[in-house]
Amino acid sequence: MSEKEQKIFDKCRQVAQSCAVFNLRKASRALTQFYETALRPSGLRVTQFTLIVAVRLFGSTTISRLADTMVMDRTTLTRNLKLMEKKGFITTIPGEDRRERVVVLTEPGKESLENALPLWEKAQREIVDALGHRRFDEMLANLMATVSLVKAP
Amino acid sequence: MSEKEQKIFDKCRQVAQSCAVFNLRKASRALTQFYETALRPSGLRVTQFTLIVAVRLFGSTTISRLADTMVMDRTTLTRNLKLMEKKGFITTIPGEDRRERVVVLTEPGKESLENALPLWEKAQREIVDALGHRRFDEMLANLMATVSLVKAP
DNA sequence: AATTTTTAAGTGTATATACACATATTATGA
DNA sequence: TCATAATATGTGTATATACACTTAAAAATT
Repeated sequence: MSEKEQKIFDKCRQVAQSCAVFNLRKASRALTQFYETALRPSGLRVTQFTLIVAVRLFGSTTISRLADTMVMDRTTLTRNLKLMEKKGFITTIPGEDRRERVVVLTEPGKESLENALPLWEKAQREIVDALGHRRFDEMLANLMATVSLVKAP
Repeated sequence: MSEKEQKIFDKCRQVAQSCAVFNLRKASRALTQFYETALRPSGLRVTQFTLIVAVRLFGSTTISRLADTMVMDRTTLTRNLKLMEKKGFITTIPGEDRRERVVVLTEPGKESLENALPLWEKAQREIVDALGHRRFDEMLANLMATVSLVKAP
């Protein structure tokens, strides 16, 4: 290997070992699969579960506000909600401001949430126990810091 | 709110505040956008960049092995590679074992990697500096622990 | 050697994600 | 008030992701 090629190879090692987005995405894939499996009996996907939770917490809210909360592109949210509407978990109604659409949980949506919560708790407990509470809280804090850091500007 | 509804509401708060997959996916979305923007001039998407890095490190390798390394579903990798082949970054050739396909970097692929590396370095430095080295390393370790934890079984 | 099992990869389908652009409605300013 | 700017949302397109199922080839078993 030439000196230049060696340099590039070393940089690649650095990427694999320390790249934030590489490791974060990898962990995201792994953990998503774990929670997807856990939530499957409820009929909710991870994304749908978290969206329902968010709507339950904030109450009926507009798409843009929900997207901002989820740190999700607005158009991504539109597509996700469309699917959830088709499945009957939510509906959207026009707001007072006629440009807005307000997201509302349906009864089936609330029921699915109720079914999913114990499944989530079990999965969550497994992860927390395996990682250790201290480590888990540490990671959570770091993830939140990362989000606000990138979201800030 | 009934007592039961209050209980569900409290659980939802718990999910928002502490759910591993919720916070991990949120951070993943945020950080992905940051790195996508940084890498854009190179013509590589984040996924493509990390895949090229992996192939550069491991040398030509099969799809299954690469998928395992990336903690990525094999069929996901197939689709990602198809795209990268169309764009000319890689090719695949049959292995000695005729069931296997071996992934090989092309010259344009290597060039794109070379262009992307300084862009990655800049983005990475920004994140590490903003989070602080100690915090960053801590997060990295925790992410890796999470991956091996979920991957183990 | 022939049959069965295992392994490597691809396809059909569904969901998740976001950028560029278009449309409709509200707010602002001349 | 009317024209313009700002805001909220939707659509077209491209990429990322994985499950269920299929196909082809190698390995194991009888």
